[in-house]
Amino acid sequence: MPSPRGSQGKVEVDADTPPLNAAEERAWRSFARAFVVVPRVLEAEIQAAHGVTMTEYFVLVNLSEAPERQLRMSELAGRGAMSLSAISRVVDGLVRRGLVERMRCTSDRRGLLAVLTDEGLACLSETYPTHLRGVREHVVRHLAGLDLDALAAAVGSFAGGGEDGDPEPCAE
Amino acid sequence: MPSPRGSQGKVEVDADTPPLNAAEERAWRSFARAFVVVPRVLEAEIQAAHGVTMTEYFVLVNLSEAPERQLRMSELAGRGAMSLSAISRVVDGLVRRGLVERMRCTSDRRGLLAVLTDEGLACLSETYPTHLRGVREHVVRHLAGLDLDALAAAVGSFAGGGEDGDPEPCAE
DNA sequence: GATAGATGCTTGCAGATGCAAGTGTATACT
DNA sequence: AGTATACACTTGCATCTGCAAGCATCTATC
Repeated sequence: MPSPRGSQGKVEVDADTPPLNAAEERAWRSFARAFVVVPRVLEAEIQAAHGVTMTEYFVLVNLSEAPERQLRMSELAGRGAMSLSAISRVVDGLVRRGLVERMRCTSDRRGLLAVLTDEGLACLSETYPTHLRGVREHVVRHLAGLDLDALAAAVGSFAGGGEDGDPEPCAE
Repeated sequence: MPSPRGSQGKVEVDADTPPLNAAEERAWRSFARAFVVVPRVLEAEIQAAHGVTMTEYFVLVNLSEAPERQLRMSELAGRGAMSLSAISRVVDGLVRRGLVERMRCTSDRRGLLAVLTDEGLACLSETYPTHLRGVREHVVRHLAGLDLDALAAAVGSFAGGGEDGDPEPCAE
């Protein structure tokens, strides 16, 4: 969000944290707006087209890419930077619709595996084009001409990101 | 979010919407994660330090920059890309705490103005350094070496953005 | 000037999410 | 072994948000 200019007031600033300069301010404001708008737009599109929320789509995609099409709940939560409780309920919904099944993890019986069913994969196949189109249209298209690798490295390191990579999917 | 690879299945793709190439994929994934993580981190920081949510902060900042430190509810909603109902309730909370006052708009008596009080400005002044530090630390710092203007233009045009800008910079 | 429709905002309601507490299982320590 | 602690996940609760309905006010048309 923008920094206050305080039309009537004055604003204290840490000596070691100078305000954003004009270019930084513009960049930050554009990001701030994107943070709000992009997720909402993409969500609305796949929701309208396939009745799937962004979070559900995220779960389906990650399962489809995992070995055996299965992942631990905590692994899903970590990848999505979501809480376990949110993932738990999202998987509930997907299980109710037959897109995912829950299986106890044999190596650690505290754990549960979410397993993508054939129906889940079919659903994903229908939803993917919509999402891809949205991502291209609303995001990737606008990055033309920029150094994508430098950008990915920069944005990927926002907020301490970068430790996630592709850890062990808990091969049962 | 990532695109599915479908470890066992096949995925239909629109002829006119090619999948993301490797660099695009990396860039998109980094953005997707940032969309989730950055707002949450910044929110947690100012929430912990000042008991103010991101949305509340956004309202305070925008009011502080507006002429007369006042704005219409719909104007606030538009700038934040939020619904009127959300803004309405956020302003409720700020009014309860004495940071903002509601005033009927004299020119259109359907409308309400949210007016920043001196307490509100004081609160903003306390909160601003925390937010600034967060923005620098979690976002702006990582953009060093990139072309900020090109980046701002690109990100600012995500999801059809770009019509907002700063209609009136309101530098009174 | 009266009536119909548009507009600005608030409120009821449902869905999503995080936190904290609860349950069951694994691991460490004695 | 036996107990204590840590961990994986689920569930209750509070909060935030958007949508749709409702109310008040403005505007256009007759």
